[in-house]
Amino acid sequence: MKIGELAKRSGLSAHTIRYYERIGLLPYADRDRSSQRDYDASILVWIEFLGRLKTTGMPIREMLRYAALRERGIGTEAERRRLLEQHREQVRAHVAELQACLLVLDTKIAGYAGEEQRMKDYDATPPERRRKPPATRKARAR
Amino acid sequence: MKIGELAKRSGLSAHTIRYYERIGLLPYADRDRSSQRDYDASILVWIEFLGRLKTTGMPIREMLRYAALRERGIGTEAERRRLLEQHREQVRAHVAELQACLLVLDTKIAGYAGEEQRMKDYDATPPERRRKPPATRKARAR
DNA sequence: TCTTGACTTGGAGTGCGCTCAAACGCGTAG
DNA sequence: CTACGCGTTTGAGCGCACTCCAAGTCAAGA
Repeated sequence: MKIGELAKRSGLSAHTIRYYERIGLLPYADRDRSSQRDYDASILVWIEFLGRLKTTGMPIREMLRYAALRERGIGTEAERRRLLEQHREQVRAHVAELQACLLVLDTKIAGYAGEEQRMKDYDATPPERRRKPPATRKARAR
Repeated sequence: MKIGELAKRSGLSAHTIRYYERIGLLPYADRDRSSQRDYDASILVWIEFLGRLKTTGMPIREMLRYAALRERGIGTEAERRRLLEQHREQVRAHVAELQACLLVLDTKIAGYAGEEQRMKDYDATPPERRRKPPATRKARAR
């Protein structure tokens, strides 16, 4: 598989794939006789995993540490595991934080919604109960 | 309250506070006679809310849109609400994505843990059942 | 009075993660 | 044969969100 094909399949741009190889996130790819990168489909699994690390906010610096351990192969499992466990905790903490923020957001939105509702109620008040509506209705302060 | 005090209380650096004012995230602060910023405590509420938007991944560009609406005051509630609702959906989607990634991470970690366990089991195999342990035990391939 | 330290400004610099440009090589279709 | 399209490299550029620097002002304490 050439780089364009891999780009399509992985969702990364060819630019980014070369960049990742340059910095060591992707292993140095075998080249064909005209020095074009030739990929094995198995690289997709690794790229997908990198994507998950990225999605969960792992900086490239740390992905590099993981990638280096992976390159070294056997004997690095314990450290890789520690790295992932640490990261998992960070992600969990972040998710909890996001959920707390969501509650605040909900409250804020409910506030705007309530306000809108009150305005609608006011506008919808039947005429017989609005004998003397003010000529120019002042909007209420926030 | 001067900028140093606000920095301490808000968790932002004085640098960042000035930067936020420059770009319009914070309203232009009143200055005392020696042109030093003098803040009212109420700004803290706004900074805190900005922090939540930031934590949830809202880019400054969009915070600026919200801040501008807020500055304009009344009549912008509906749009502010829409903005927040949109953002909330994005955050929810992101949280869901993170949770999916967490599952993958769990699986991966469990894989490493299982491997370790198998090695421990092997090492812990009682001597009577390991009559001829290989002199140099080859590690298993990944 | 002098020093200290917190503040002021505009503009430059930083770190991250890409993203692109320039100039070129290769191989297959027309 | 030639054009086309995909590939190669090094190195520069970009957008974001700060972060810091230089050079200066000001007020309060020893």
